Amino acid sequence: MRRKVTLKQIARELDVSISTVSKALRHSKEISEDTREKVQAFAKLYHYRPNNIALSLKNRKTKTIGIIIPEIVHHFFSKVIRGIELVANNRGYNVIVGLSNEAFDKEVINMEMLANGSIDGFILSISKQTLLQQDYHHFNETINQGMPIVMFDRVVNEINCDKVIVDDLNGSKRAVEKLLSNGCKNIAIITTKDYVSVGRLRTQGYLEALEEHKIYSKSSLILKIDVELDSEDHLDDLEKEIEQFFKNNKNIDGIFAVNELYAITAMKVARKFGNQIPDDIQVIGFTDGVLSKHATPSLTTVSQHAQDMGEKAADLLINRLELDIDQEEGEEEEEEHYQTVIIETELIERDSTKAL
Amino acid sequence: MRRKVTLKQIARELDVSISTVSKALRHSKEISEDTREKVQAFAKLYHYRPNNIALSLKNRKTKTIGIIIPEIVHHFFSKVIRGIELVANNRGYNVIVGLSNEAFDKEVINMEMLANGSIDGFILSISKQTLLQQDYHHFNETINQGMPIVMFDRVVNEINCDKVIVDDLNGSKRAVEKLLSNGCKNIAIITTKDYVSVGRLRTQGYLEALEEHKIYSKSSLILKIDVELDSEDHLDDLEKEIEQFFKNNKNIDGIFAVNELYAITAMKVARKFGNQIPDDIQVIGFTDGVLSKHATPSLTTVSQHAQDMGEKAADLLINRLELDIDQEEGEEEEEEHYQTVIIETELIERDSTKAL
DNA sequence: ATTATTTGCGCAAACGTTTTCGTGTTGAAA
DNA sequence: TTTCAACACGAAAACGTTTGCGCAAATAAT
Repeated sequence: MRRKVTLKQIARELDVSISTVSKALRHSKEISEDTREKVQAFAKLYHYRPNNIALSLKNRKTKTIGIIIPEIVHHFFSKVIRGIELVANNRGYNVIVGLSNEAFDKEVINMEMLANGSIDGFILSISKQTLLQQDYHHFNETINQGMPIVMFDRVVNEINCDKVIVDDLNGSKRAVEKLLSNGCKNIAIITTKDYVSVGRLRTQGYLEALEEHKIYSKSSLILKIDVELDSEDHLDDLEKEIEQFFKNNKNIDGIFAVNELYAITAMKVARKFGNQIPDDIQVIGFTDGVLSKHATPSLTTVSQHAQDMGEKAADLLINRLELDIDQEEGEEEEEEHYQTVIIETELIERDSTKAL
Repeated sequence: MRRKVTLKQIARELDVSISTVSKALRHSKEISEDTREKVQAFAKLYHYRPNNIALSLKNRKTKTIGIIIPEIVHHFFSKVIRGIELVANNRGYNVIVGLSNEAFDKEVINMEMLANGSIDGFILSISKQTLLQQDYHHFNETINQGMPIVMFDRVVNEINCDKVIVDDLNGSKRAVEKLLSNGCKNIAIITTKDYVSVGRLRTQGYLEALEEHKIYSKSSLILKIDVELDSEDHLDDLEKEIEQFFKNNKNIDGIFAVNELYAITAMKVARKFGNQIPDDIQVIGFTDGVLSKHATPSLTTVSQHAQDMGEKAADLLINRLELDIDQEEGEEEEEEHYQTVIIETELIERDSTKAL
């Protein structure tokens, strides 16, 4: 086992100085062609590669992006990561992943662990608990220390940073409009409580669609699920809640669900109550995951283009990182301007809605 | 924006030396209580945190684990990552993720990028292309440089390292035995080509189960899918191939599929041919993903305990890393002994098989 | 032959830590 | 008073790089 070779070792071996080796390897024309070739040959032979950590320390940047997400076993988030990793890699960055498990504390700990030099910037999506507590000090502190953050999907206005969001409102609106134009008269929505920003926006899209079609929304047709029931462990409870919802609303002929799980479960319950999909009830979900594609019937859904989101977020972050370099001397930061990129959604029509 | 404060800055501010500050913060009793308190107060006030990069350089370890997987948008792999992240975090490590996209080159590049000091060890699952080419030099080189590797799921005997694998053979065997004891007479298998080690093993389990029950396996009942068709983009081709398979084998009454996608698609095709599941055909899959749970009918499947695999892999790696520390001076590595941990599978019975 | 210029290389600082060793000051023991 | 240990702190090296600068030798110009 020969350990990684360093400049110092090459220098000693070839009886030159460390700086000479370094310069020779970086093709400095300060070094004679003779020594240059000798050094390069030796380096190649022993597979010399500069030590990243030493470089990071010297350059005061790590070429690494920190990702903090609430959950990784989730089609949406893993697709976002894939997008991030794709552009990060292409632009010479690595990606380090922290999971908050939807918990405030783990989010904070994870960020603190990474913010001490391990990474150059964050891409993150806020945990539900953080959204609930509305405690965002850790984000602000990170930003104040000069470490840029890009938030995606679950964002919050209070924080000043670049953001990438999905057009939740219009995506939902068009989904509901689709149900309307498909002839639905009693459209229900299964959504989350309002403190989940995306849930709130999707509910709003639902309401706006109805309003523009001069339809009074009925609160009985709006089911707001507690996030506690989201996890795979509480499938039964979720199902029961939706069953009760169906019992209370016998005349539902269209359902808009703000995520895949709600949609799939709703279809299941609807069938249990003897409804045919899409004949009796049409269903549209949100998030284009595996479930939607492979469900029976396959689910019409609002695709979020998760991978695009990841790619965009990574581009935003890296652009800012490399921009910071150029104007490093500028000291007085000339009023940084943050942007919010909106990723358009797309309605993917499948078999849970009628083909007209 | 106040940048991160360093020991040097605290030292200058308090008019003491850097070493004094460092010692004071680490509660060295070499420093007077007076100075200690002064320094600590100042440090707390300015949120001093030691710079990870500097520490990494000094300690020659990064407390970071590199994960290289073929794909992240995949229930199995994301669950493994979750397991790794869980124990890594608990033991004070971070995880950095690289994606090979099943390609040899990206696997190599990713590993080289990380092996130069960024991480202390690898946890990885080999890409299909690498398995096909059987070129494992990059693994051996990494190991030779003293960087430990733990492989999971897709492993290969040629490499000397710790491994975590699923009991593919017995898992499959029991699945097929279940079909047999449920009365199936003509059990088909939908599997991958043999160079995918897990596919080969699962096929072998299928064959052994039949053999032990004195049933002759028929090659016509074995469908080996080309991995090219695995991606979501080739769903149609996959479906067509399975359709053809059904046409050639009208009497199938049981199907064992080596992954979720194959199983789901088989169920779809079976239904298309007018079969009832589980009455006419019973189906068992492999991998307990979201699809299995939410399919209609829900799919009986062999669970791999992916998260356990991740946890175990992380424990193996970190144990080795921290063991290396203790015997660092031992220089002569006393014949390292690598272990292969086998994670037992579990048959999760759902509605695609008959309940006896 | 003397001066000026180029060439080739090494020194040292810097990034932010930790830690060993040395040293000046104090108080107590001789 | 002298001697010595305890105390409180600083200097410096080390981890592996890059890079500006200085300096000697070799070459060129005068």
